[in-house]
Amino acid sequence: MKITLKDVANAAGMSVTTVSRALNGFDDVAEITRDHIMHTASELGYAPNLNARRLKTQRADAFGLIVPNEDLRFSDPFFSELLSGIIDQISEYGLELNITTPTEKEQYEEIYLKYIRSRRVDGFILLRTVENDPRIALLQKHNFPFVCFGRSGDASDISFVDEDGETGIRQMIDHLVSLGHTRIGCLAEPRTLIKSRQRVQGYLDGLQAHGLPIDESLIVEGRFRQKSGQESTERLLNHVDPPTAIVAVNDLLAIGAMSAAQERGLVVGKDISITGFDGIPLSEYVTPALTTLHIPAHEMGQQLCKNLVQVMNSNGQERPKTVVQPKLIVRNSTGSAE
Amino acid sequence: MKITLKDVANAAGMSVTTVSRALNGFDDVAEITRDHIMHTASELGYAPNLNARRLKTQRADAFGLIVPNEDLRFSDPFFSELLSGIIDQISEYGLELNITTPTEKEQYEEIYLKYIRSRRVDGFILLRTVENDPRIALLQKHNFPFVCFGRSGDASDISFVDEDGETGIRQMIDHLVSLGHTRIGCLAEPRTLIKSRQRVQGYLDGLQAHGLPIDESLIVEGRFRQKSGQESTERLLNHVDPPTAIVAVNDLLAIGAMSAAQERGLVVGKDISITGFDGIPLSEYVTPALTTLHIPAHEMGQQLCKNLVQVMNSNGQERPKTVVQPKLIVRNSTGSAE
DNA sequence: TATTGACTCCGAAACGTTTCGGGTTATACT
DNA sequence: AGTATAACCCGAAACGTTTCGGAGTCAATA
Repeated sequence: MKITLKDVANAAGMSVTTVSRALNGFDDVAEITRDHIMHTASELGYAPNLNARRLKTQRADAFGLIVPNEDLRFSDPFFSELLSGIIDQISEYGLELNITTPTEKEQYEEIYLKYIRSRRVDGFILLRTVENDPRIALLQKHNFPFVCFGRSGDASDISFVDEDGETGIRQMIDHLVSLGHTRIGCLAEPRTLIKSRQRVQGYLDGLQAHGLPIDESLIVEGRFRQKSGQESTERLLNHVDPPTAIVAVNDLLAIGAMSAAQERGLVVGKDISITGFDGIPLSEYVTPALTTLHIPAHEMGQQLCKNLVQVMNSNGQERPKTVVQPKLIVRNSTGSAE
Repeated sequence: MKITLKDVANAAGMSVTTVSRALNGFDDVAEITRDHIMHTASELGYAPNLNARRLKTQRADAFGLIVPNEDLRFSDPFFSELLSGIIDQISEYGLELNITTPTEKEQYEEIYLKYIRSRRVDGFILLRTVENDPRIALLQKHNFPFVCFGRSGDASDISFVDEDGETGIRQMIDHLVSLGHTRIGCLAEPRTLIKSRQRVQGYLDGLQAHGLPIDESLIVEGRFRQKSGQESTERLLNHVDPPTAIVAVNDLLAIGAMSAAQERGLVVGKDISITGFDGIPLSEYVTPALTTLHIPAHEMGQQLCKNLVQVMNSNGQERPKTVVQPKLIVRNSTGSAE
C-alpha cells in the first residue's frame, strides 16, 4: 500500500539513489531519466516518508509555538490574527507548525528542553516575552534558533518582531491633548510584560511632552481582557477627580472600559473618551467605534517566520529585527473634552 | 552532544534493547535496573528522537488540522476558542497538532493526500463541513481516521462533534415571539455550510411552530463577518415592511447588524431586537449586550480530540458522535416589540 | 593510443528507534 | 539429580530516507 523510494526505483528500473537524487533536484541525473522517474513517482502516488527523511537529515522542517498556559491566549483576536499570519507564511515555506501548551504539571522550561532534545522542531517562536525571560536564556544556552514577538530589554541581540508601542501611545496622547484632555487615565496590563511596559512608557512620555503632571493613581494595572478593563475603569470613575479620557493598552480592555462607562450612563466619545490598541476587527463595530492604534498582526506573524528562517539559514549569525509603527485610527470613541 | 539510546546504554552498562524497554515501561526488566536506567537517562538528559521512533513505529502521534484558505478562519473568536480546546486536549494526551493552510496554488484535496502519504499525522480534524464533502470521501476511501466539527448530512456514520443549532435557533424564535415579535428576519451564512443550513432550518421551524408566515425576502444570505452583517441588515431595514427582530446565525453577523441599526438611529433592544449565535466573549461587552446562544467552544475542541483518539484506538470501528445543546442567554439586545 | 574529464549512475552505510527471537541464569519442582 | 519455569537480558534486523565514495561510458584532448 505504502509507496517507498524502493518501489519507485523498481518501477522505474533505477537505483534508489538515483531516484532520490532525481526527486530532490540534483544535477547529476540525466534530464530524460529524471522525467521518467518523476513520472513513475507521481504515477504510483509516491510521497517521501517525512519521518525517515527527518531522521536522516536531522532537520524537522518545523517550528514550535508553545502557548503560555495563562489568561489571554487564544481568546484575544489579536493573537488569532498573528497566528493566522504565522501559519500562512509557514505553509508558504512548506514547513510545519507545532503548537502546544504546557499541561498542568509541566514546567515551562522542561517542555522547551523536551522539544529541543527530541528533535521535534528546529526553531521556536516566542510569545509574550518578559524581562529576563528564562526561555531566551535557555534557548541561547542551547544555541537553538528562535525569534521573539516583542523585544526583550535585557537580551538585546536577538531576532524579534515588535511594534513601536511607545511612539504609538505617544501619538494617542497627542490626539487626546489636541482634543483638550488634560486628565488622562491609563489601563495597563501586568507590567512584567515588556509590551505593556513599553506602552505605559509611551503614556508617561506623552504626558511629559505636553507638560502634564503624572498621577500614579490614574494608572491601573489589571489583566488582559474586557472584564479587567471594566473593573479598572470603575475604579477610575470613582476617583475623586476622575479622568476625562482613558487610554487602554489593548482593545479588549478598551471595550471593557466602554462598557463600564456606558453602564454609568456616560456617553463615550462625549462625556468620556476611550482609546484602544491593536486595531482588532471588532474595534470598528462596537458602538461608538473605537479610536485605536492599529498594528498589522497578520503581517507581523508572517514576519516572525521570515525572521526565524533567516536566523536558521545563517546558522544564528544573523538576527533580524523588525519594528513596525502603529497607525492611529480616529473613530468616535474620542471627542473633545467637556 | 545529542544523547541517544546507545549513550544511555553505555553509561548504564546495559544493552540498547533493555534501555529501550525499561524506558517504555515493559515488564521484562528488573525494577532495580529500570531505576538505574531511568536515573542515568535523566542524568544525561536523554529524550527519545521522535523521528526515529516515528519511522520505526509508523505512527506520528500527531493530528492534522488543515484550515480552509477562506474568509473567516482565525478572526472568528469562536474558532479561536475551539482551537484552544483542541490544543489543550492534544497537549494533555502528549500528542502534537499540525496546523497548515493550503497555499495559493495547492489543491485542497492534494494537501490531504500529501499528508496521508508522508505519514505526517495519523488523524485529521475537519472544520466547516459542507454537503458531499470531498474531504470526507477522500479520507474514507483511504481509510484514514478523522473527526468532523459539524456533522455531514450525507455521510452519516462518521465521528463528529456538533451543536444542535436547529433547536437552538428554535428557542431563540420562541424567545422573540414571547416578546411579541411576529416579523423576524434572518442573517445566514452561505448555505453550502451544513452548520448554516441547520440554523436556518431552526429559524424556519420556529416560525412554523408559531404559525408565522415564512417570507423568503427576510432571509439574507451573506458571508461570515461583521461587514456582511452590516450590509445584510441595511437591506433588511430598507425592506418595505422591515422586520422588528433579526436573528443572526453567528455573533459577528449580529454585531455587524447592531452597528447598522445604530447607524440609522435605531435603539437596539427597543426599536429593533437582534440576536446572535456562539456566545463569544465579546457578545457580553458590546452595547447593548447581545442576546445569543452560547456553545462551549473550548469543550467542543477538547471533545474533537477525544473522539478522534477513540476512532484511532478502535481502528475506525467506533465513531463517536457528540451533540451539545446551545444555551440561550438573554441580554439587552432583545426587547418587546413596539 | 592513452589520458582526461564530464556525465550518469549505483552500493552501502548511516540516522536512532523498536521488536522479534532467542539466550542465560537461578529457582522450583519431580 | 535432572528438568521445567520464570525472570531478566541481549543481538540484530528493520523502518525509509540521504549521501559518500566510487565506477562505468563516451567524447574530447594530448
